[in-house]
Amino acid sequence: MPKKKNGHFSDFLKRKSLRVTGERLRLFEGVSRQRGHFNVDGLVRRLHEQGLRVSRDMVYRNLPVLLEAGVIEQSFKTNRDTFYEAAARKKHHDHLYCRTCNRVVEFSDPVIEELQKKIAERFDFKVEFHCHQLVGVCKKCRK
Amino acid sequence: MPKKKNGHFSDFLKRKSLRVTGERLRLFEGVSRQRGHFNVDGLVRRLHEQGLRVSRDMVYRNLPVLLEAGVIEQSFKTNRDTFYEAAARKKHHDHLYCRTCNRVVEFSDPVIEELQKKIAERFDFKVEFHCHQLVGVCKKCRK
DNA sequence: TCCTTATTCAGACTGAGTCTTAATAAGGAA
DNA sequence: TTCCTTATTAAGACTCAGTCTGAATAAGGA
Ligand SMILES: [Mn+2]
Ligand SMILES: [Mn+2]
Ligand SMILES: [Zn+2]
Ligand SMILES: [Zn+2]
Repeated sequence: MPKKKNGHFSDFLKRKSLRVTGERLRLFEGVSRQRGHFNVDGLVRRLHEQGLRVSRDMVYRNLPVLLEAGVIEQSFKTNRDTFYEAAARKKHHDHLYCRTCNRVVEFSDPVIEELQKKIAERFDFKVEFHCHQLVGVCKKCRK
Repeated sequence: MPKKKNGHFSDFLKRKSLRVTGERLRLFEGVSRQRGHFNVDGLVRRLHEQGLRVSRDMVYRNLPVLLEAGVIEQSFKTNRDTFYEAAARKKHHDHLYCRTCNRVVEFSDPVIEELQKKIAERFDFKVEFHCHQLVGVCKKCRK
């Protein structure tokens, strides 16, 4: 029998003395499938459409778990929402956010990432995640 | 008669064809006085304590104006609130945020700022502000 | 001084995120 | 396997940051 895709997540839960529930495994699989950026309500809607029964509250309660397990990453925040994305699909990156059309452009810069690490070390700060977003108006919207 | 402190702000409003109202000038002066980080409700409360009558809604409506005029900067976001600070008092910087004790540490890195500019240029993106925060647990809270 | 219209105020509204409570089920002990 | 403890779940109420509406006010040009 091949190792299940949720094996790592299951192990993570056990290591943290969290219960390995069917709900959590289903959520893990549902979330891992998602492409692109999503907020919680959007995620719940998509999962329902895909025939997966999860409650809004259950997702909120398990966000810290998914984040710490590295299943999802926080992407960016608008005035209203926090957006996430599945982490397995692509490597870490940050965001340019157009406040006019709400479109998002991704960038990644290893030098910035390295400098961030140094800063955290200098202040003896254990960074769990960072949010680096440049907000403004994109090329198209300035025309 | 000496030039008023609000001269620059007043000019800014005229340049933008926005009306120079007593409310706006009072808000400008009230905000400029503030030290440290504040969210909107906290700001309104502080201003009321200082005898300045401003409505919550009026502050929200004028946030974009104060931001664009460079009177305030967005500092960081928590799950609930957006925090700002008066920009005149100190030069631009970014933040480390401890999610345990809610304390904030400031850092600034000219190399990162420069790299950000390059990234924005590469995508032909007009950046109005950026939010760069490292979230985690501070030294004290890990003891 | 008058008129147009941006701005203000009060208060209602929206919805992301949290909390409460009772029902359920994971997982350890026997 | 069976039982027991307790973490987890679902439903839905709740909080409050941020937005919107409509009537009253005042900036500023004619
Ligand atoms: Mn992304
Ligand atoms: Mn600061
Ligand atoms: Zn755009
Ligand atoms: Zn701390």
